[in-house]
Amino acid sequence: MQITRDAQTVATLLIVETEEEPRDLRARNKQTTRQAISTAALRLAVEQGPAGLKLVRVADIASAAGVSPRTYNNYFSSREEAICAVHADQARRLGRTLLARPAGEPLAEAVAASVVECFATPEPDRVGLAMIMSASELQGEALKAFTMAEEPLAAALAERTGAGPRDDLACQVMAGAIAAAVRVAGQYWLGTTERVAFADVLREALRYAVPAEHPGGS
Amino acid sequence: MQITRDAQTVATLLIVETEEEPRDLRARNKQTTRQAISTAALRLAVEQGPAGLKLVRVADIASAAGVSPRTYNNYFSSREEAICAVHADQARRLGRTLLARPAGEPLAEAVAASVVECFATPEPDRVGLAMIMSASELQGEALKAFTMAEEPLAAALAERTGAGPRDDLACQVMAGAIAAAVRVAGQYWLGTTERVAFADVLREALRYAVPAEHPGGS
DNA sequence: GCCCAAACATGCGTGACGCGCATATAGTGC
DNA sequence: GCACTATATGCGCGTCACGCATGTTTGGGC
Repeated sequence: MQITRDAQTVATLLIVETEEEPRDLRARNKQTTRQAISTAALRLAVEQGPAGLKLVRVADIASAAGVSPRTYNNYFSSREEAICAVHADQARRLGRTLLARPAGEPLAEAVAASVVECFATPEPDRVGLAMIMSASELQGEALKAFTMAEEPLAAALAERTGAGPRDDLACQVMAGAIAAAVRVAGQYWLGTTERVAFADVLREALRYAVPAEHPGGS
Repeated sequence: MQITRDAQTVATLLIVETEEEPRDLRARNKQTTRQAISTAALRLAVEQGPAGLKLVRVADIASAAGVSPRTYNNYFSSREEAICAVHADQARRLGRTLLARPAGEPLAEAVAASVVECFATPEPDRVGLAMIMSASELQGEALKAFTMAEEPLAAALAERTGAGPRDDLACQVMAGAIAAAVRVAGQYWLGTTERVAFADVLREALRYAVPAEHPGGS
């Protein structure tokens, strides 16, 4: 094996991706420290502002989270990943949330409700969001976070619409469009000075992303 | 000034972003070395495959491009950026290409033609594309590359549809949806074993991303 | 054709980071 | 309780991004 990615990191990612509410005490602790690290990273980043992002040292994040720098690196392999982890986890929930909507609900309505539930409940922190979406060093990781929503979302869309395997492409494109709408809505909302509810911007943006007819019915 | 980003790098980025065909010999040379570095980076990455990406050292890229490692760093601040630069430049052209389409053409047709012209002419290299889109280390930068198309694309959409400033959100969402469609089409095309033309996959994907009615007309 | 200022390429040094390896410790199944 | 496994941490190495200083090329005014 030439490139052996850190075994502990891999294990962490696998668990986080598959399980949501671990019964195991070990896994619970891991999720706790993971959240501690990511929230500490985000907090420190916000304190420094987008300009001084590079002043946030790994050692600072680790000590703020109460772990050793090496442990920090067992969970995240870059500052950017740690800072954006919160939003990545948020995005990952979208597919599941959509599946939990009542079955009879129209697709556009269900999607809008799920998105609002995942991203606008509660109203996101303007400063934190601005940090993540404006700092150029974080752009890549932020986009990865939004993109993580797409795969489960596409699966959920396929399930809901009863789309056959030949509609895979359609579902994936729609999932991508929805994720893009959420992202654009975020930027738009950050640019507004008036006190608009993020949920309203989201619904408006989604109007342009979700067609009236679903993949299975056209 | 606390964080002084490398002045030379900034100058490079500005020129590249604003000018497309520099008349100045200096700028021409810069673009040449820039392309030399990025193509060398992509070539070496392809040679090693997605697994051995980290074996591609900066020194290798620099020597393959015939420049010093320090010069490499004047143009790109990470391997990933260098590897994805080709596709980023490609994506940046999309807005301009759309504006060059005949004025009478229906929107969906014009968009499809522009996308095909930018991304499927000539048929992209399967291996190179697979490298960029599958290697997890490159995901962030690859997403940034696709996202770069959105801003000029949204402007071009607004111009073409005669959308007013109140339709900004709609145009941005549509641009995001188009970019997502291109990305998804790329993944889909890479997964196909049959020899399907990438252009066909693109057109199919765009059918789900571009609504029949444009923002200004709904 | 010549000279000068600006732009550019390169060398060197520094601070930080990612991560493999080894070890101490805490949680788990029997 | 005990053996076992997963996790936290310390240490060290190789690599990288980038500021600074310097040599080299380019373009323009005369």
